[in-house]
Amino acid sequence: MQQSINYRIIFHIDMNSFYASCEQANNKDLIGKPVVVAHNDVFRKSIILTASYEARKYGIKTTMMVRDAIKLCNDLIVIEPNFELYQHYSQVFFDYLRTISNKLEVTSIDEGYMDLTDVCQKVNALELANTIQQTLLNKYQLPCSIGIAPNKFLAKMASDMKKPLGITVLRKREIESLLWPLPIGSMYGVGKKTAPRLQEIGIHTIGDIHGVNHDKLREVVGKSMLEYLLNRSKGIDDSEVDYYSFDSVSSISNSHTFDYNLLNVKTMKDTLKVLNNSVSARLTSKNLVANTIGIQIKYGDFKLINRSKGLVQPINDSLEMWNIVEELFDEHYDWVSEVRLVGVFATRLSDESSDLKQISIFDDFDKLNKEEHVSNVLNKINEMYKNKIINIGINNKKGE
DNA sequence: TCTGGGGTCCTAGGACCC
DNA sequence: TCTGGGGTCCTAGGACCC
Repeated sequence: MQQSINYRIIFHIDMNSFYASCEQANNKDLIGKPVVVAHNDVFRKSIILTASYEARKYGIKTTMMVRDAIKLCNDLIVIEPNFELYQHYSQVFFDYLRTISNKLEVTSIDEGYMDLTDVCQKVNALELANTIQQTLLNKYQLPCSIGIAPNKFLAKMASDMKKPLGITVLRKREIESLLWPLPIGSMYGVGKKTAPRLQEIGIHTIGDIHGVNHDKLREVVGKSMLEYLLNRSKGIDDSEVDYYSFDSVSSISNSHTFDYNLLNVKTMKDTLKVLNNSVSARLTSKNLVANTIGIQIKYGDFKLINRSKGLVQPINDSLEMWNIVEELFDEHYDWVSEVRLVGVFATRLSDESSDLKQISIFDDFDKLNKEEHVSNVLNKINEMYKNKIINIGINNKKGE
């Protein structure tokens, strides 16, 4: 869209081993020690959510099983996750960043982009990055890595280059020397499935993308991924730092993996009910209603199915939601296979107040003549605008 | 390395409408 | 009336990210 941008200065700020750092910040006795955050579950082989850098020195990584990690490090400290604590520190972190600039896009609990083009007219970018990093470390005991580049993709790649406590500048002219030698799997957007397929056609590094026939590449990854790979590998990314993105959620879900694979339908349904109540409560607390309600079932063989139902009237009430969840389960569970996980999700979310008003437009239709009706509708639309309701669909049953 | 939980975005196919 | 093509909406599944 924005072709006129000459250059921008984008920071990507990424907290280092965030959950473990929060635990260390919260309890000084843990500083300098090998700490991992994981559900300490005796029955199921629990996996590590985050490992401190001290733990990583032993070869311990995220998603490794706790059992295996303890074999690598006898003194390993395993801490039960405390998401409220992480949310708290996340807030502290982003509140601090907003004192630098409000052009902040929060992309997850522990990372975000900032467009600091304006700020860096007065301050040197590298010095600013240094200040941010030192402040977060000294004031809050939170280490981070920062990438500085002319766009989001390069900033993200840059912040990954040096961890922990790195500051990396990636300029356009350094793309060939710094970006191209990296393995293709380390490219943001290329994951476990795509990387091997690219390697099969001779793409092992990001730079290799250009040596390969584009038609062949399109066959392997499809049209839009082809475009993505070609652009990003050349360092092209015009997407803007979207500082409203975190206000809008597009789905809410909760799922649970059982200690053992189950055949007991009552347990499955009891669990679904708990998850359903949680999703309902989260919707309600955000004043959101869902236009689609769905369930997930993961079978013992890891086959995952999603089944959902679109609604005429959006809801967030737990009882109404439960009726749909149970109906979907009864209809789609195969009734013979073991189940590993069940989940409930709500998508196509909208604002509660806007939906209450949307249905009221044609209420008085029969009682009014055409002129009255038109003025009635206009008044209601006006009212909606005043209430900042932006998604308006106008349709009567005949499509008039 | 026998594999959690919360999200986002993209695509393919079917239904439906004109 | 047995037959085209395009657009849009919905559902299911897949890939990716932290």
